[in-house]
Amino acid sequence: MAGCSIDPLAAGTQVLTDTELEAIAGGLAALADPVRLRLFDVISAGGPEGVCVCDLQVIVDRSQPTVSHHLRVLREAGLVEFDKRGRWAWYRPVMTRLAELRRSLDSLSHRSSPN
Amino acid sequence: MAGCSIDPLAAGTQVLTDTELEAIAGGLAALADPVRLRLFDVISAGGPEGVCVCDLQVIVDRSQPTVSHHLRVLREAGLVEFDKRGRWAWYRPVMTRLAELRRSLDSLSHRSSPN
DNA sequence: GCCATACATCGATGAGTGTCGATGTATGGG
DNA sequence: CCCATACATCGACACTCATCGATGTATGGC
Repeated sequence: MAGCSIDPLAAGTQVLTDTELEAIAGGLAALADPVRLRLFDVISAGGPEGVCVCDLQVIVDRSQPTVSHHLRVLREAGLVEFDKRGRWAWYRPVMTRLAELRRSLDSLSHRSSPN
Repeated sequence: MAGCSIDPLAAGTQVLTDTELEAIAGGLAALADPVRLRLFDVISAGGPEGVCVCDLQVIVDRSQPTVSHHLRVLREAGLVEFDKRGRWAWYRPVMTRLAELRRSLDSLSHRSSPN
C-alpha cells in the first residue's frame, strides 16, 4: 500500500486540522437537510426582524414538534437565533455564521498549486 | 396558527424551489461528514493530477471498503472524478461542482432586503 | 383562576448511514 | 498459469436521525 504515489501530500499544501474539519462538517450537516434548508431559506428571507415560528409549520409541511426539532439543530449550529415576543417565537438568521461556512468551502478550493 | 405575522413571505424575496433545495441539501450532505470532507480536502490538494486511492486509506484511518464507500458518495455527488491507471485508481476534484455549492450558500444570503 | 394558544421537550419508531469482514473483479509480475 | 495487489461491491450490524403523538411550560384572553 502507498507504493504508487511519489509522496503523499508532497505538494505541501496545508490540509485542514481534524478539529476544523469536524466543525465544518457539523455546520454543513445542519444545512444538509431539505427541511432545515427550507427553514433557513425562509428565515433568512425574513431579514433581521426574523420570522414567526407559527408560519413555518405550514411552509415545510411537518408537524409542530418536527419543526421545533429542526429549529433546535439550526440554533445549535449557530445559524439562527430567536427571542420570544408574547406567545410567539421569532427566529432570525445569523449571517456571519453562514459566511463562515462559505469561507470553509473556499478553503477547500483556494489551493496554492496554480494548476 | 399563522395568526401572528402580517403575511408569510410578504417581503416577496423569492425562495428556492423544492427541487433546487433537494439538490443543494444533497450536495452539502456529501461534504457533511468528517471522513468525506477529509478525503475531498486531500484530493483537492492534489490538484488536477489527482490522488491515488492507495494513499487515502491511511490518511483517514478507515478500512478499505469504507474509503471506497465514501469515494462513491463523493462521486455520485459530482464532487470528484476518477480514472484507473494500471492497478491504481486516481481521484481528482471537480472544482466547478464545489463552486456550485458555494454559490448555493450565496443564494441564501444575497437577499433583496437591504436590512 | 380557567382555558386556549404557541412552542419546547420527551419517548418511541422506522428509515437512513457509517463501518467492517467477506467476496468479487481486474491488473500486473513471475 | 498462478498468485499478489488494488479497488469495488455485498451483507450485516450498530448507531444516528427524521418524524410524530403525548406531554410539559409559558403566555394571554376572559
